[in-house]
Amino acid sequence: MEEKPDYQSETERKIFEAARSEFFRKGLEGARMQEIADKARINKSMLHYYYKSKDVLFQKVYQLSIIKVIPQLIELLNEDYSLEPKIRRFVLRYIEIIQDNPEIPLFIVHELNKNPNRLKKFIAGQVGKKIQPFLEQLEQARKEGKAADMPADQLFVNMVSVTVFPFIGRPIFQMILEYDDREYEKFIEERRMLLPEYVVQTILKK
Amino acid sequence: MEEKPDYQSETERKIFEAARSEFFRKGLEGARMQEIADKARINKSMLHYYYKSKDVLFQKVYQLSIIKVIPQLIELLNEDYSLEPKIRRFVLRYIEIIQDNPEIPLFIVHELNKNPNRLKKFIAGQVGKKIQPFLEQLEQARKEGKAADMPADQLFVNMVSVTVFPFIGRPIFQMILEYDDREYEKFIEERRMLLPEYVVQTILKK
DNA sequence: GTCTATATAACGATAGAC
DNA sequence: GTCTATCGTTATATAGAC
Repeated sequence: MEEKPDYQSETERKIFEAARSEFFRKGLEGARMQEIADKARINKSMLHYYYKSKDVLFQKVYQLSIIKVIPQLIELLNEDYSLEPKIRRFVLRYIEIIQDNPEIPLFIVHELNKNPNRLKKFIAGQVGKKIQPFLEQLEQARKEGKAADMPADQLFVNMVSVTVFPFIGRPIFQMILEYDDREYEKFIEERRMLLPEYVVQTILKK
Repeated sequence: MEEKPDYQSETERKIFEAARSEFFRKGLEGARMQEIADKARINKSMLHYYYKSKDVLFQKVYQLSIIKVIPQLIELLNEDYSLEPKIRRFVLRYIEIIQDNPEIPLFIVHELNKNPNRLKKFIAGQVGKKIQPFLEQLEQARKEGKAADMPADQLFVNMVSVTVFPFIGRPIFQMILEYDDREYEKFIEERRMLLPEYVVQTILKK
């Protein structure tokens, strides 16, 4: 699952890093091959030497981005824990994963919105229904009066929303709350400490 | 605040609608003037007659989109209600606002990510610190033991996240939960009914 | 106001020397 | 593998007739 793209050369790595940075920020159409080359400090022709076309380069970035965040989400919910530690662990670990790759969620969601089919090619089936056990676990707890009185899918979406959206909506939150970069990072740090317990308490009745 | 862009002609309106649709779906760089013209069923030259350039057209769409969702967020939190009905009302009304404009949040967040300065020109100052009274209201309740033990800004972000993210993350949620379009709309409908009460209960101790 | 035709610029991609 | 020079396409934008 770690799927390091084992570059064949340093140049190839530099290109990929530069491309990722540009695609994350500007999307497929917004990114410019020239800027990727500049950022990688190589000649523009090299891009086509190592990666045949812009589209190929993009696909690599896109695929690797998805692998970094989607399967982990599933795995964390399929671990062999009871509900409470599982939820606590999910929130904590997933915040940390996104902290390491804060631009990925917006990147994925934007590209997915433009082209919902691209993802299906190499993900669908592997992911869908894999969280079913977790949802059933939640639904069971609800029947026993141990979880909030809300369908499991709704609770799942709540849980993911409070975990991921603060990263996607960062520019807006920063503006509304008038936080500079340093303040917002402190805010996220605090969040990582407090949110797991909060989510457990809002989903499970103790 | 309603700021209807009072079109001077039907053609101008058709252009704007088509442009909005294209920009929402594909972003500034992804959208094509030709496609906007096709969708509006007019000649491509007309675009430049009514709106000087692609960029001008985009700015209009962008500005109007922000006006539709940001000030309302502030206003709903500045109404003269006590905390509980205010929160309940915010979640319900804001879901409804986004339901009417489901593409706007992702559009704003993506464009803002590319260019964080664009927004500041006509929003900053008008928005920042305007939710301060609400945050203080929350913090006060917390001191009285009536709110969850989490800083007000964190609770605010939680509230907005569970309200907005289900629209932005729709493609991913649909894939993971294996819902088709009809099913996801039912999911949102259910959410609109249940979420206000849920958010109140997770933020306020009763 | 609306059309056709065209100018102009930008970008991705390739050829070919080294 | 790396460079320079250039091609071919596409997109925005404009000129000018009606």
